[in-house]
Amino acid sequence: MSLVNVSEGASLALHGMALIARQQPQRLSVKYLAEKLHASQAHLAKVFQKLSKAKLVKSVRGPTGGFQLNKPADQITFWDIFRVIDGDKELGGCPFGKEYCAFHTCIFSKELNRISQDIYETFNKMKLSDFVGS
Amino acid sequence: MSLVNVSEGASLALHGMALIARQQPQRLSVKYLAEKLHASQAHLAKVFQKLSKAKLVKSVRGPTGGFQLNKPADQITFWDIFRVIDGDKELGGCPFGKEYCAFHTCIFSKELNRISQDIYETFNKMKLSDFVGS
DNA sequence: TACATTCAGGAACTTGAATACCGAAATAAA
DNA sequence: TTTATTTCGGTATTCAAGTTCCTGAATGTA
Repeated sequence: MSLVNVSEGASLALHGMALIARQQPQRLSVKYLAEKLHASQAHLAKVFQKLSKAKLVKSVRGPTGGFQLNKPADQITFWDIFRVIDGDKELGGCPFGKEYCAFHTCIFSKELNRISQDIYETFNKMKLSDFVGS
Repeated sequence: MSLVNVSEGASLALHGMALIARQQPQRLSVKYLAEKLHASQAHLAKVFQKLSKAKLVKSVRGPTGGFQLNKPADQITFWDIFRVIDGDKELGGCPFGKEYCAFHTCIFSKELNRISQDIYETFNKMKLSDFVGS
């Protein structure tokens, strides 16, 4: 796994959303997306339920149904998607979420928080519209 | 949790090693370290077993026993310790460890791998001797 | 209307990493 | 030699993410 904390679910969300963005304005079904991504249909369905509740996508039931973007692709960032699935991450404070520390001045937070900030800014800069041609 | 992937075990290893470095040349017991770090004695013991096998520390049994550094503190980096505990991380390639991808040119690896490289370099730059005064 | 397709969502199961437990072995000190 | 202390290492447990299963609800098509 990577040094950056991105869950399987978040990966599915990001890739799935990018596929939908690429096919706009057509909507895509979970079944199609799962095949395309070589992923579990059940898991992908759960992920898109969350994205739907977060209003990032709109769901349409029945034949010819599926999911479509709820906003223009250039108004949805990597971070918007990521936070819906792996949403409990903290940027500042103790990198390990501890109350007590044996050190007076934290030996890790300075560098780790710099990197966390970098990750946030990078994710926040990447828009779905950037992936349309990929 | 932080955006950077550091397990509880790796955190214990890093903090424990820093404490030992600070007390050199005295060796410290798991019991003492666990109290100092408000951590599980059992887990800390496991972590130090691994560090011991990796020759980063030397173990001494019996009363007055404990763990001590096996090399000078300025020759042990954050990365040396980290990789022993969370050692299966990959820097290049697919950030999600996938074989197949629905995109011709990976939409994520460029930025994520840049950040992973940054994390590696940062960890590799931090030496135990840097924490002695903390 | 009847039917096939698709999303919604609860619940149970699986799996692997992380964490905890416990008896054994080593050793310093009394 | 006995006792207390400490690491060693196998095993067991816990926990959360991922997965599967199932029933229900919406909706286009014949």
